[in-house]
Amino acid sequence: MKNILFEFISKYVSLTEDEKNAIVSLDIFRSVKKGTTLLKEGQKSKDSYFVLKGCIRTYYVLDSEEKTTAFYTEMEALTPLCVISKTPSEYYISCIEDTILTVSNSDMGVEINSKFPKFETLCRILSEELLAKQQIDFDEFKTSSPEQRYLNLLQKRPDLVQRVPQHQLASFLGIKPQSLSRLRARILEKSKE
Amino acid sequence: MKNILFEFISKYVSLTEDEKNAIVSLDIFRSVKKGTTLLKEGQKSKDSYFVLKGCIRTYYVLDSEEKTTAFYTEMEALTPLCVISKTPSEYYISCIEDTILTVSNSDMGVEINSKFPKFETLCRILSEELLAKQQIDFDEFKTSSPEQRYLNLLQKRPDLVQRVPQHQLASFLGIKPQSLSRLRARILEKSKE
DNA sequence: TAAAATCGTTCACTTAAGTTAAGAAATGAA
DNA sequence: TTCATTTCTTAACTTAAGTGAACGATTTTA
Repeated sequence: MKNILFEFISKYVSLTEDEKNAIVSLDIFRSVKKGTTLLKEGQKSKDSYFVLKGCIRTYYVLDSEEKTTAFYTEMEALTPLCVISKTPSEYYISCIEDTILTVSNSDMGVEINSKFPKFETLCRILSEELLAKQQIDFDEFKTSSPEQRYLNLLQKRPDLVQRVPQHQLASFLGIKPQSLSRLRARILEKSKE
Repeated sequence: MKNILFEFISKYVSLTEDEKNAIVSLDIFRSVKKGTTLLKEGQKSKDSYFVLKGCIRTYYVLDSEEKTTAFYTEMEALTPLCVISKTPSEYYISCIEDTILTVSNSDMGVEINSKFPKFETLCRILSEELLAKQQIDFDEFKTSSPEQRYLNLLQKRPDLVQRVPQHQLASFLGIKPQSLSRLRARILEKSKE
């Protein structure tokens, strides 16, 4: 389980044994049951997450309706908006599968950064990469229809379509569950011709 | 014109006269005519922009159709995706008004960072702020209808609705120009009742 | 300045998403 | 295991966006 994390980090910076031990001693690994809510609307938090195994999702509740905005699976990091903006969260974060993740407090970040400047580099690279990825996702979302978005998702994250409840997937695609059902039937019909 | 830039920077870090002079000596100020294209699809570039006066937009050309994804006006910074990813650009950037901006090369960034570590801090803060802003924009886009998006834009950036051509605004909202016209007529009709 | 191109709006028609409702299937809890 | 709840799908109907075309207004440019 630790190895998954170190394997991920090694893609960006190389760590010494000392540094690895320092991370392990922080005791950041958590095992969380399906359905657990990690963050609620209105709460303040300084915790960032990194998913080692499983799946978590972020969602707003607007007009007592859930609006799913993102899913995070293996090897994906999530720093909630409220951690950056230092304001109460406007959305929820919860586990849709039994999940193993690391929880790192932003205070902890400061401490470890002073000991190992390498982590600052790691964080900068990750944040730049995330910004780029998010911009691409946004552009793709804007420039395509719900059907195109679904087909795109099938290409890029086929696992999500399997492991995530349909109504959450629909919301993520910006449509209602009924529309997703219909849309899928339509695609199936087309492929038969 | 320099003052606009320094006023902006002073919100995040305070600069000495030496540091200000260092920036001025970089000769980064540019005056650009309406219609000028700053970056084309397929081009490589290391240039980031900061708008002092005027308006620039980013857009893709898909199926020979322009898809506008963003507008940048006074006091807004834009680092193109291709600068981060170091790949040819997939979109265009052009001026929709006569514009005064700063152009800063990412190599220049390295040079100035080594002389004035303060700039690294400035960049980190700006990039974090941008990430948060972009996430909020994305979430709002996903969770609302074209009509809600338009009304939201009227609230948040009323200047855009005035200064930007309608067909570019429509594309930015994720719809066709005809739909924007209709949607506006619909809103006007409702407000009469 | 005149001709050409672009732009914004309106209209009629088509297509797809929202809504409401109902029933089957899967899931969870007692 | 059974009962209750949630989830997924289908259907009929409503609403809104896409499409193609037309027309006047504005802007460009030759």
